[in-house]
Amino acid sequence: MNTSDKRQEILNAALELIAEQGFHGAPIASIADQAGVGTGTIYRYFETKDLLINTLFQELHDTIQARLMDGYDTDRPVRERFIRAHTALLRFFVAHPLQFRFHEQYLHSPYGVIFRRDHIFGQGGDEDLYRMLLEEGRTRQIVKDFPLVVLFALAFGPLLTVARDHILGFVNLDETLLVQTVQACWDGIKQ
Amino acid sequence: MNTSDKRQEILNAALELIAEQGFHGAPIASIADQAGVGTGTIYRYFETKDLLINTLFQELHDTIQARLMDGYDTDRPVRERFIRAHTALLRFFVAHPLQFRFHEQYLHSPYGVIFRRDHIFGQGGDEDLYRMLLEEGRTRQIVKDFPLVVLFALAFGPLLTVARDHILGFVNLDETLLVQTVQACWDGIKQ
Amino acid sequence: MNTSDKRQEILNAALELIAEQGFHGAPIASIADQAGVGTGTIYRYFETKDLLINTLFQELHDTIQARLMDGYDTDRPVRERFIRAHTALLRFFVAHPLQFRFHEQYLHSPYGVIFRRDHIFGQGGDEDLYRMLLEEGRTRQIVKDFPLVVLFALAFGPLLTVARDHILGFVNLDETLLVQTVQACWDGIKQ
Amino acid sequence: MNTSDKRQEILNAALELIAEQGFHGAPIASIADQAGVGTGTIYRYFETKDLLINTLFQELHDTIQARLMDGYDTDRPVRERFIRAHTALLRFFVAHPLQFRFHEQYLHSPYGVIFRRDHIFGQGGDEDLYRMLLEEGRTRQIVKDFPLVVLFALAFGPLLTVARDHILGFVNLDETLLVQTVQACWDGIKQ
DNA sequence: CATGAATGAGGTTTCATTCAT
DNA sequence: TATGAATGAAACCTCATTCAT
Repeated sequence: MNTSDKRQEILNAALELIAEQGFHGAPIASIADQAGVGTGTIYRYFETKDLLINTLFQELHDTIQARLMDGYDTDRPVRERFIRAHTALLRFFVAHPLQFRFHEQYLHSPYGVIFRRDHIFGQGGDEDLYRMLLEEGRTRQIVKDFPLVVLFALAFGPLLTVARDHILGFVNLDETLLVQTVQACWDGIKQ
Repeated sequence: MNTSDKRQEILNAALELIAEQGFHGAPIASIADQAGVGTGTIYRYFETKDLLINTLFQELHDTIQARLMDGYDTDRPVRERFIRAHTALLRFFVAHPLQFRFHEQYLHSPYGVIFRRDHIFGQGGDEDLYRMLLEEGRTRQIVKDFPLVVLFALAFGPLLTVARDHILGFVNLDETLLVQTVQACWDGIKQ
Repeated sequence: MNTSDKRQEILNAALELIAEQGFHGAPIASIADQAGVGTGTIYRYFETKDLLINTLFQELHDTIQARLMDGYDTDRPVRERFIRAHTALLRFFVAHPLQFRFHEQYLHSPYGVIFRRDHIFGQGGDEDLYRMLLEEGRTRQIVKDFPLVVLFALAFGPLLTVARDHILGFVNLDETLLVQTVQACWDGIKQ
Repeated sequence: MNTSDKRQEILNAALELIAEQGFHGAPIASIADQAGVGTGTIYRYFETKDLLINTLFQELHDTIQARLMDGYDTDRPVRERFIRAHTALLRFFVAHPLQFRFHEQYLHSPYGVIFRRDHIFGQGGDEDLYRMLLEEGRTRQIVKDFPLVVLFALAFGPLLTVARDHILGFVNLDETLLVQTVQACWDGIKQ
């Protein structure tokens, strides 16, 4: 196992444990066990446990952003772009339950508040596909004339909630229902 | 301070600390300090810390349910009842930021998974206003023909997300915007 | 329940709990519950928990001594007196398992060391039937010419061990076996 | 100090504290101090405090058993074998007062009840020298025709009591007296 | 006299982090 | 570079004792 593999094993182990057992169920010793490395080794890759967790989230966030950009085409209508991105996002979460569970717990913990604050008030800018999309839609009077933060809430709130309930086994989100759900998200924000 | 006051002080202290600092920021010693009681006293009212937290959530949940039932009138149209309940709920959270922050963290932690599972698969029954409302709307073809769990997600996802962002100061939810947001939630579920 | 009853209830409760669960299983709160009194009440009868336990032992010891003196007749031969007292003692323990279990735990704990030291080096004197009996037997060359402490050990060691094993259900000490056991104790000390 | 040393230091510290002050006088913090290690270190070697104490007893028990087997020769007469083993055992306790005090407290606490139950009703088998010895003696009608448990009581009761009184300084067990005491134990069980 | 709510010191155990190897 | 034994602060919880009622 080379250096880069080890780093990835550690991140995977943390992801799995936090996803399945929450932050309380993921002490460094367990992460090390799960990753197949010594506890001390983790500190060669991450200065503190907090930094490990923040890195894990950041990389997951970047992965998702990249996934959304894939095939994104500014020439298509706003609605089509939204549906396409949102469908991809929901499919990603359905296909990656551990990533979703971690993402959820992180965002709703005090860690997440800091992340969101930085994200919303940071320059953020063009790197955020949804921001562009929704601002454009609002300008063109295709989506509601609400503050961006509210549009985000209307778009993501249902999506993340449905993803969670599917992953927890509370509902079975087959292809049909998945598409209908995304459509319903659009219904919430459209003019 | 009489017995009942002390119990309430402890619940309030736990609520405040967890809301503001997360579960990690609320050790028993801090809760006791904040409540102005000895650590041992907490255990006279709650067998374990887990039980304290679960009780706190349960009582909050009951309070909210009661609030929603207030003025509920089954003779009014489904849409009107939904708007009224959802407005009351959003107003409650906006007016009670600590309660909201606690509620959120609880629901997205492993505690919450258990609560939700019991709630969804338990008989639940009449005590749940939204369940009745949405089932009736679905039967009358006023709301979408989706599984109940998905309808819940469409209704609550945006609401809770907006509430959170308002409380964190990411958006200012004035009366107008609040009403518009509730309306948008309806847009998501309506046929 | 009058004052004297209450005191006795407390002693009984302590006896039962310590006998069945050891010192660790007998917090003041449990003793109070078992006795049907308030925790504070215990401190009206006994200054400290240690004093309660020491009193309990002392009263048990006195009861046993009195029991042994009953029918004791210095005119009978040493052997007969020994057999009679030892039989009575073993019967007492067999009939009072809680008393025995408490007695045993007390004597083998640090409490017991102090009691024994006081007892052996104290004036003790005439009040102790066995002391008189064994000293007389030794003088008359009926029992072995050993220090008194060793004679005590030879006489009581087997008796208490057998009583314990009977009470724990490791052997069934019927009347025949009981008498034979006492005889065997005599075999150990006789000249 | 290597790993194995540290484990032994912890066991020694627990032995000493419990022997001298009883179970109440041996909190983990004191054991750690006495052993010269951090409190957390103890938990690297023993999962719980109970396990530490049980291990301590078990290792002591094994040591004693091994000691008794040393030089044991089934070709010698029963009486000679008994005297030899019992003398070795008494010498061991006299020479190891801490071990004895711990052994005694353990056996007479609720821990000991469990140990004895397992020991008596377990297969026990050949590993137990005394069991073989006494059963053989009983078959050959050299020792009394009593249940094994009673024979054990007659053999060990006096021995352990004498050892205790010697260690507490209530009697001085010199070589002569020691041998005489063992002889008296035999008198108790012999036909 | 009797009570039991309140207390906080002290118990066991966990865990993020360090450091000698 | 990698390790994991060692650490002690801090977590949760218990319990002997006090004291206002």
